[in-house]
Amino acid sequence: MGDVFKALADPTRRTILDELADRDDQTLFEICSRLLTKHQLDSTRQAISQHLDVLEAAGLIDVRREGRYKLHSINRGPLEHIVDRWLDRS
Amino acid sequence: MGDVFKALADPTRRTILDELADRDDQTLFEICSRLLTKHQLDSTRQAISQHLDVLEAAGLIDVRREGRYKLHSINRGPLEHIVDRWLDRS
DNA sequence: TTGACATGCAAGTAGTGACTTGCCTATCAT
DNA sequence: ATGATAGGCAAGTCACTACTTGCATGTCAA
Repeated sequence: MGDVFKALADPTRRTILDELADRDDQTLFEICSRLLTKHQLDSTRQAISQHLDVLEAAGLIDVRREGRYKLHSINRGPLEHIVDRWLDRS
Repeated sequence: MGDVFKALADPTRRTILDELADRDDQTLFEICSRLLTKHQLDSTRQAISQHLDVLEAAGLIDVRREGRYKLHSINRGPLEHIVDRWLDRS
C-alpha cells in the first residue's frame, strides 16, 4: 500500500489526476498525448507509466484491462478524508 | 511559496502537524520532545527545524516570536481546498 | 556580565525519486 | 503468420531531499 500524500507530491501525477477527473478509462497513450497537448508536458511513455504505478499503488486510480488496452480511471476514495485528519468538518 | 503537497509528503511533517493541531504555540524544543515521547521519533533539533521551515514555506504553520522563543501554530488555510480540485463537494 | 537556554546558518552525506535507455511481451488487424 | 500497436521490465543516471555536523547568534536569569 503506497503513500497517498507522496503520490500527490509530484506535479505531473496531479496533472494526470486532473485528466482522469476529466475523462475516465483512458489508456497510457491517451494520457501521454493529453499531457503533451493540453499541458505541454513532453514526458516519455515510461515516465508516465511509472507515475501511473505510483498512483495505482496509492489507490488513487483504478486499472482495468480490455484486450491490449489498459484503461485507467480516477478513484476519489483516498482523497475523501485525508485532510480531515487536521480539519474538524463539523 | 512552497508546495503544500510536497510539504505533506513527509511522515514526520505530518506528525508535526498532528501535534500542532493538538496544541498551538509550541516551541521547537516542545515539538521535539513531544515527537520523541508520543511518537518515538528521535530526530535531531536541526532536522525538526528544517521540517518547520518547509511547513512554514507551504503556509501550513504560522510562526510568532516571543522573546527568545519561537512559537509555532498550525494554519489550516491551505488544507481547506487542496483536495476539492478532484472532488465535487456539492 | 556571564552562563544557560533557544534558535539560526551552512556545508557535507546518504538515500530516495523522477527519468532515461534498451529490450521484451502481448494483442490485434490484415 | 506478420507487422503494427499497446504496454512491461529492469538497470542506470541525475537531482533533490532528509539528515547530520559544527559552529554562530540572540535572549534571559542570576
